[in-house]
Amino acid sequence: MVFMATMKDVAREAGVALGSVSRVINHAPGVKQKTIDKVNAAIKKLNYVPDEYARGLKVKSSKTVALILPSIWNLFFAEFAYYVEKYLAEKNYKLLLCNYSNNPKAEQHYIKMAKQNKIDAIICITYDDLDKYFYAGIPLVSIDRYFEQKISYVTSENYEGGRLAAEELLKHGVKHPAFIGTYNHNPSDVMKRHKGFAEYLSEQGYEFADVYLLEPVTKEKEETELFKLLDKNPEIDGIFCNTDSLLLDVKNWLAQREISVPEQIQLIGYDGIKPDFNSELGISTIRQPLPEMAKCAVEMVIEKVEQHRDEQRIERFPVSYIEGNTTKNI
Amino acid sequence: MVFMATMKDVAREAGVALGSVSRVINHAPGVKQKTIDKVNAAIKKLNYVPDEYARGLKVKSSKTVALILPSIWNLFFAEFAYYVEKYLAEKNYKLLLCNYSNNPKAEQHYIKMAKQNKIDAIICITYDDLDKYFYAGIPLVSIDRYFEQKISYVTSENYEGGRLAAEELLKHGVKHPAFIGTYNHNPSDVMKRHKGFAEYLSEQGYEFADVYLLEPVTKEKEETELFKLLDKNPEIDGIFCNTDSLLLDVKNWLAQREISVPEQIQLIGYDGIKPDFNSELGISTIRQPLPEMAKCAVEMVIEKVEQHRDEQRIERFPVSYIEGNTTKNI
DNA sequence: CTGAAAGCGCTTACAG
DNA sequence: CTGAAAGCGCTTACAG
Repeated sequence: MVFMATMKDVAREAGVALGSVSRVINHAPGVKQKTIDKVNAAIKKLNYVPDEYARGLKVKSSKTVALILPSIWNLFFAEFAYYVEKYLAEKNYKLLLCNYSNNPKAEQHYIKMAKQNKIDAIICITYDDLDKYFYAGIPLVSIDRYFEQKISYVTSENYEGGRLAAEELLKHGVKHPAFIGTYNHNPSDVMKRHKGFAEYLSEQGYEFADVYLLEPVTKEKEETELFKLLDKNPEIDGIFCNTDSLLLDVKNWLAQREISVPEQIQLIGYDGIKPDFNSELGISTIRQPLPEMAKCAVEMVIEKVEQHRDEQRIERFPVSYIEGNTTKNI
Repeated sequence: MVFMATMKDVAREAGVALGSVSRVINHAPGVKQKTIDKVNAAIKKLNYVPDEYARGLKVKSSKTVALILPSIWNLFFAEFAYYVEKYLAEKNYKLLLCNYSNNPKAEQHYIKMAKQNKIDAIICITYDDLDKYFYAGIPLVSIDRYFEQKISYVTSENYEGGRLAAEELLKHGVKHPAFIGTYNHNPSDVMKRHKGFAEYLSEQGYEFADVYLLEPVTKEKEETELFKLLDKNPEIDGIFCNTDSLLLDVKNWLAQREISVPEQIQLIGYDGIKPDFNSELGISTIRQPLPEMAKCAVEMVIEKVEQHRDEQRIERFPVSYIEGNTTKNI
């Protein structure tokens, strides 16, 4: 490692005391301009960078937030993480990445890690119990979750999204709609997709076939259940998939049985995942405004950290329908 | 924040000196078993977790590696990052995520951040100049890169992969192959895909149409060039795309012009991206063994950190062809 | 407005 | 084998 100047070196070079250097670095009020200039000159000359670990030890903060999610290997989470890192960086925070599903005893592990590393806050997407993080006293913002406890979260208009999916399916000529998706033991805002879908159809006088499975569930199970449903209801001509990931799987399963999409069965997903900034997967889906949601999550969490606000805050973002090639042209 | 016991509390509780607590925590040799037991009991009782920042200040290490890449929002990078985090966690290292393309003056920024935060090492995927990281004295492992300097990297058998793509295209009945892709100013191992592709075809007595563009390049440019090529060579019936991301775009562009894949034009990509553990995108591609590559990168980088090895090491992993629906059944 | 000093929670020679 | 002590590089009352 190369020589690294310390604050002491800067103080000596500038001919001032240690405290003054610290004050100019932290933009403390009431420092003479001349002192500021001397210190800044010395900093430049010595190529000084403050040591975050020494600072962290003193002020008990690390300027980092942990992003805890099932797996970064997922386009929805990856896009979200991309924007979270972006907005955190703008606020001078760092992002520690934690893949939840990597870790056998994850909760334990990450709580310990958070304490150990002075993690300032957590942004987290998980459908397990989060009480422990909460009780550990670390500010936390969740995605999509609905809690008994007063945890803040950001989510999309899941109910409206469900309705929209139903509406679009009908608009595209579907006569026998179906739903496929999973849900968790803990109540989650995501469940409203199902509710909105069901209610819209019922209002329009439609019935629908339903595969709604409790997690944890394997892909094999999902596939089996889907085909059971299809065998029982061969007239099905449109399916709303809970998430785009699931839509991708459903599309593959149907292809294996040589059922063509969208000719025989039309598909609408939820999330609006994209492989890149301006690339498209080409699927029909209900898009969540991920950049805005990430920005909001970052703002909420930083507000909690810096202003010690701990009321529950819930932000819900509007969704929109994106036409792709898994529905028919109309 | 909840009360947090310090090492001093543990020492008092256990009735030993501070140093002894430190020794048992760090598994220093030559501590009496009885002392170990007393200390461990106190740790348990007080629910003590060591403070990484105090430790880091002392030993000048943070047990974290920065992963620097263009953007986590990309299935190839996301899968890679997933495994990197996994293997780092197993070795008790943490992952700081840095999206390169977020940041205007990224190099500057991340070097400063690395120094500031005692980053132990960097794993990095970038096609810009890395000299600066290197000169900053921080151990670094790169992906895919070929450097003048002695930087270690892991990559796949790009040359063989290029040959394999050509071979598979011909095997699937393609008579008029083409290539599309981009390259960077700095030499990179990735360029061998093009070379392997070209050489195999030439050996087999084939010509091929070529769109090989120097980065930075926009998607619009890629699309325009592709259609220029197709207009000039309407007989093209198979294209090797440099990366799977590009294949996805090409597929969309062809669809817009109502050129059917694989009936009119067959497509083979490179990378083997998947949306999830056991999901598939269904494209035909040359798969890189990402989990193994990530594991190797982690091992290389930790070896550099812990054993202060700084020789250049290059690891090259074999690739395989995956049959999808962008090539014809044979 | 700025010095001098204490202290954050660890690790690690140095004695013994 | 283990105490006592110095010190890592900062921040922040406290004087002046």
